[in-house]
Amino acid sequence: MRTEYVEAVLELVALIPAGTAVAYGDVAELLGSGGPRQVGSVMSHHGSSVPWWRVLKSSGDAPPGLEHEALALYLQEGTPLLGRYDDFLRTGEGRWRVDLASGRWAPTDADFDRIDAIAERLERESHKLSVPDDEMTV
DNA sequence: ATTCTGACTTGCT
DNA sequence: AAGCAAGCCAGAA
Repeated sequence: MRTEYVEAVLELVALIPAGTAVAYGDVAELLGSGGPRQVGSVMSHHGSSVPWWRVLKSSGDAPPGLEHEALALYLQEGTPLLGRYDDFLRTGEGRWRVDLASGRWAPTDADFDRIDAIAERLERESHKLSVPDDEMTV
């Protein structure tokens, strides 16, 4: 279903510039909500409408099953890669991954403004949920 | 309420 | 560098 969380994730992913990428966990952190698995879940079900290849495992590995397609896009966008992706292209063998150390998206101040806006909206919406009792003891 | 299941992470061989 | 075990977070059954 299309919850506020899903919307927030998709909006955020849409901000990631070509040639860069972030890990699922990064998205969750920027969003200030959920964890890597939540983001992964959202991408798996609703990712097709956004640049999904710019979100991947913290290791730099492309999402399972989409390696080939992702690689084509990385080469096309000039995303920094590691390993023998040339072998992968020819034989389908060979390990490679995105070099997140150098290719990780570094949001600009303007980006952070947008990110914060998204995070805040999400915060307000999910605010409707009840807070656990043990969290309220001062 | 409990158990299962992931486009996840991290730490330890 | 690669595989594995645990930890983690939420939604679904």
